[in-house]
Amino acid sequence: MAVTETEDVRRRILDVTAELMRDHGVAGVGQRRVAELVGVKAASLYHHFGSKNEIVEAVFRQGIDVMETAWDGAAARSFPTSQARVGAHVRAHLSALFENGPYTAAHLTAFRTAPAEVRRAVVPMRDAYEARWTALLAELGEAGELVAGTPIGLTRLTLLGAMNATLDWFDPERGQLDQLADTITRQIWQGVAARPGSIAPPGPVARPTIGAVEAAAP
Amino acid sequence: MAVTETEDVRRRILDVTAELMRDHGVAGVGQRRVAELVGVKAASLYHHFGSKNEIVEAVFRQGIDVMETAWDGAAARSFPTSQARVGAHVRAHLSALFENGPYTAAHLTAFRTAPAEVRRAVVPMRDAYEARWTALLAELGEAGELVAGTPIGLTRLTLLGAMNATLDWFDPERGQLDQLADTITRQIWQGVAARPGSIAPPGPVARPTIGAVEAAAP
DNA sequence: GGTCTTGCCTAACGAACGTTAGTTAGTTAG
DNA sequence: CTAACTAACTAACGTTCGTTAGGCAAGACC
Repeated sequence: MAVTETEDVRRRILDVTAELMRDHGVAGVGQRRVAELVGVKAASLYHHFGSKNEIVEAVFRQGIDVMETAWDGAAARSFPTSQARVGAHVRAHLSALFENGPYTAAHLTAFRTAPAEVRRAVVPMRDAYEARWTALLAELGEAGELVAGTPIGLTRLTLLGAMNATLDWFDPERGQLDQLADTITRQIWQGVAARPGSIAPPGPVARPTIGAVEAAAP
Repeated sequence: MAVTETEDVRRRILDVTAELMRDHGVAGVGQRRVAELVGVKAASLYHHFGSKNEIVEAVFRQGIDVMETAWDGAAARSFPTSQARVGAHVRAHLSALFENGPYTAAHLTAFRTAPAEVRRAVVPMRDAYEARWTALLAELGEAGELVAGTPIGLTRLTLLGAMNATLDWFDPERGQLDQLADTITRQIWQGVAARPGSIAPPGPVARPTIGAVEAAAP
């Protein structure tokens, strides 16, 4: 019980910090504010962590952990087509963004606002996750499944950019992540341009919006 | 001369604030820091602006202005194909991000960290810029140039997401924006998947990277 | 039963925060 | 020549920042 409650306070410190980071950036997070939301005094945070930067770094690391766990879930399955395989990883990434706490969202939106020292410590973990995408795309490229002429790195950056942008407008309360993942995958995989003789994709016509747009990014 | 110098200080306050916002979020911008970089004392900022929020809002507005000006430059031209037309607007958007000061970059990265009051005041301008993309895509859709079944809004969000993500990795010192715009446009327009009988796109094979990746986003 | 450890507390430190008041030097207008 | 205005200044307000020192109650261990 005692140990459980201790772990609980520590976890709630991270939860609250991640949420505030996601909405206000690292500098917008105050220790007194965090403590108040956790239900504790500000000085008590230093019983669990050595400094604010340590908390921030822990949030970033957990954000990566969530993404890697989601990735592993998709990688364990097998798929009839490469598009389905990529789609599963897109769905997993979106799951990390919206279905497993604020950590991944906090990482992606607040990383640039963190002190250089914290960023430097976290970069290797970011690179490792990024490398998973690069490896997947390289494998598809070598199998002749990708259009030639574009470096893998740019394909990865475009795909991740399109996915991460959903943080600015997708409302997980109202939206359907499966459908969103399918749409993004199809847009990147097949493109948005009509082709001679092309027909509408199978399945019901998509609804006007997949998730309410709260404040869409230009 | 006197008037020019006054305008200059005001403009430099915005320049410096935009740069700090882009790198540290709104809460990470201190008035004393801004004043120091401008070469003035903190209290003097209040001769030019009524409050910090007023400066922040001015930066956001200018970020939109830069985007709209860039858009107008592309809209004034005519194009042989729809892809070229979209590509010109992509190039214009990237120009706003990298070639016209830190305002657009500051807007896109720091908007979510701003006080709700400031955000509320700026949203209409964001919507107006967004509506230009919506109108362009709707026109293409009505002309049968877009694949059916995906709402225009999602196409816009994916495209803008891919473009705005470049802020996290593209280095304008080393990169070639024309080539980057072409690649992003082609990826979204035609997709990244190889197609039966498809061939590599015309022109020289793209170099391994278009801009050095400083800290690529997962 | 006494000692140690854990988990929180109160109190306070110096620094930085946004902002205001009041002043001064230089320019412009009548 | 004087009055008004401009654009900066110094000094300070009260608040919040991250952080540290030291105390106190409760359970664990010998």
